[in-house]
Amino acid sequence: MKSQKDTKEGLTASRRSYEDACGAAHALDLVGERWALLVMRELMLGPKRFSDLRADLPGISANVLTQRLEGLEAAGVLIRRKLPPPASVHVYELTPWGYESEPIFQALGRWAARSPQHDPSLPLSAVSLFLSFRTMLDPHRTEGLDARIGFRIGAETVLAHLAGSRIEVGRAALDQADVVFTGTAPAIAAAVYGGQPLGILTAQGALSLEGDRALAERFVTLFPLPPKIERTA
Amino acid sequence: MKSQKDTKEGLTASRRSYEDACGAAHALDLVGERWALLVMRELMLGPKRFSDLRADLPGISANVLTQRLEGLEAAGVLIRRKLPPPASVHVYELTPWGYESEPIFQALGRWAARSPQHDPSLPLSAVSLFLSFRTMLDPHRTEGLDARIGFRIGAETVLAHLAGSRIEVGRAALDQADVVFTGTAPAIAAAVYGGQPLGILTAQGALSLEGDRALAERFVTLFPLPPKIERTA
DNA sequence: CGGCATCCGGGAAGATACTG
DNA sequence: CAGTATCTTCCCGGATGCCG
Repeated sequence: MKSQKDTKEGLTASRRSYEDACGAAHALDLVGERWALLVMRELMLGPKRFSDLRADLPGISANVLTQRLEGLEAAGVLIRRKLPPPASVHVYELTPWGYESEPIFQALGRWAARSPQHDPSLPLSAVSLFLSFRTMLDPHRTEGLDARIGFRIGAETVLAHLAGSRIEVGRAALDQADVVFTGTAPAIAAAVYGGQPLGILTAQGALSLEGDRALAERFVTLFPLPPKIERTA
Repeated sequence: MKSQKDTKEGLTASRRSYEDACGAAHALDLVGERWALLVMRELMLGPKRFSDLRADLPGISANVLTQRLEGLEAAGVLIRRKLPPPASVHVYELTPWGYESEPIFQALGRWAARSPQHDPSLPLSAVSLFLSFRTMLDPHRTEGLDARIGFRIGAETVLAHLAGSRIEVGRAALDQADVVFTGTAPAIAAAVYGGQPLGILTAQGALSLEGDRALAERFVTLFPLPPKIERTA
């Protein structure tokens, strides 16, 4: 039985499957293993390198990350690609279908936000923060708003464009930003979700502003959290 | 260290966590273990007994089911309850918050439906079938429709009420049904999603109709599948 | 240095048998 | 019927080491 390595011809036939025609069950066959969805989450704003993924997913080990990347590539969720010269490094990038998985993260996040056990003081990656903006924006609160909010988190710059009760978020230069937040992802999250006053030194590190401060003050009110569930005694 | 069983005071503190403030990550801490989401799926149409869950989740073993039920109860997703006499049996029932997880299944199912590897010929539970109706209904195809479709799958009877481009699905008596499908869940799925003609004996078993046959013919056209992704060579 | 293979310990999942 | 006990198998996570 199983005389040789059965991971031979890329078939991955040995992987445990639920053997269930239900779409959700098949999704779990594809991305239900530990870390798989979080790897995808980290790629939702664009390609990343192996070491970036490791850095942004504290706790994942190199061999598990390798396995997940292989599995997700075999599933058609992402591709491994070599950037053209002069960069010439390998990056992992979601396929168009991989990008279509965002509603999964939104549904999971919206649901878990009501959990009484949710601890917002844990570490938070930059990608998580920006995806949460797409998820939690309250369209009713953006009346007549057309603004560009920039974010600088470490070496990464991201622009959020609010217009017509919608928000677009993506990596971009910050030239056109009306206001720019600079700080760590947890510090920005504390301002948006924790009601932490702007420009205060928090335990999550400093948060600084350049530009239209009134716009920043309004921005942090656009993402209301759902009420926690009451204890089911 | 760990002198005694550390699963003592219901804390379950030993469970692996992603230690991530992201809502989706916390959701995976709660329901990311193998089988957890499928157990929840099976309860989405109402409470079930332990042995019903085992029967509807072929492949799960008794001890894993026990662990998941304990974990989900500790998380506040479901409760274990004793039906009043004369039934006096234990059932597991989602909490109101547990029922709110349905968008997760819809997002997972919609996304995985486009997977090239999805095999619709696998076994399918009755609950999966009815949840798929809620997920896949095309509101544009229900113009001027107000109809009650009944389903009899084994001992279970379920009524789907189509009205105003919406569908409600739940366990109910079939007295008011305009048409009733009787058969196995895979047989009904073959008619709705596989384009299998009605009233034909298929490999999935017989499917029989009572009532408004024309309505049944229309019903099976209301749930279009999304196009499969093209191979990313 | 980035990416991946290998080895190992611990723990979760799976199968089977057994008990109240 | 509703689980528990036990055993085996496999996955996860950490460390090390190879190789471009």
